[in-house]
Amino acid sequence: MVRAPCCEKMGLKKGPWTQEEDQILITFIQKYGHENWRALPKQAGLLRCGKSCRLRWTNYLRPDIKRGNFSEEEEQIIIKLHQLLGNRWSAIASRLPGRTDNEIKNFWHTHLKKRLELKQHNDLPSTITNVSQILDQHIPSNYLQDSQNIVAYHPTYYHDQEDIQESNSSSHHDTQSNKEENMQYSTNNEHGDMTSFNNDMVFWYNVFMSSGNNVSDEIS
DNA sequence: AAGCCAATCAACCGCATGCAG
DNA sequence: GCTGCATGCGGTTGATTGGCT
Repeated sequence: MVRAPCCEKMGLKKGPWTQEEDQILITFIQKYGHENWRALPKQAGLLRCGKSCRLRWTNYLRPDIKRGNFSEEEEQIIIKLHQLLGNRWSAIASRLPGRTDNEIKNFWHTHLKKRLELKQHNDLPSTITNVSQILDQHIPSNYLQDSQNIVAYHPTYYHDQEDIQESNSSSHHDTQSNKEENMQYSTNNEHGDMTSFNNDMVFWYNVFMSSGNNVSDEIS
């Protein structure tokens, strides 16, 4: 397959966005939405490629972006989810409302990774370092056969019995990507309400904290 | 005040995946 | 089933900033 050239070398701007470009992008998306990123810059009159516009919007301009420092709770969630999911930043970001995958990735590499490495260096064997240990303690073992079932245990995953039945008969659980989809569905509340977000936060927070092993102690 | 260096983070690149034709 | 386009994702880069000498 021949890849479409990114940011066709002809005359498209690269590098930092100006305030004016930001304003054009915001105004356009507010007015027309972003159904087609590739066509958007042309329609909006921006000399950028669609990819660049999408990135700028999702990582910086979106109105629901939460700027500023990560709270201790957020740090702990990131650490534990990283243990569970690895470098799947978008999956981690979907559990942290207002945070982007890019932001979390940067935060991981600049703060948490170092701290954890340092901690590992001086590791105490008595501490729980594997999230599966924590989950084992607090979630029935039959839920832990794979990550999909962890989601099934999640309080906001199924809204009612109908959902459960539908899910049981669904072939959607066959592939890893579908599992990921389901995990995202469980907590990605972009179109949901803050109560669900809070439930998500409370769920993970409780799992982690009820382990009796304060991560902040581990990594500080 | 100037230069150097490390940390930070916005942005880019290229691969993977989904989907329509 | 195959092809090609659009988008998502994770790794990486490079400009900027702040601290130190």
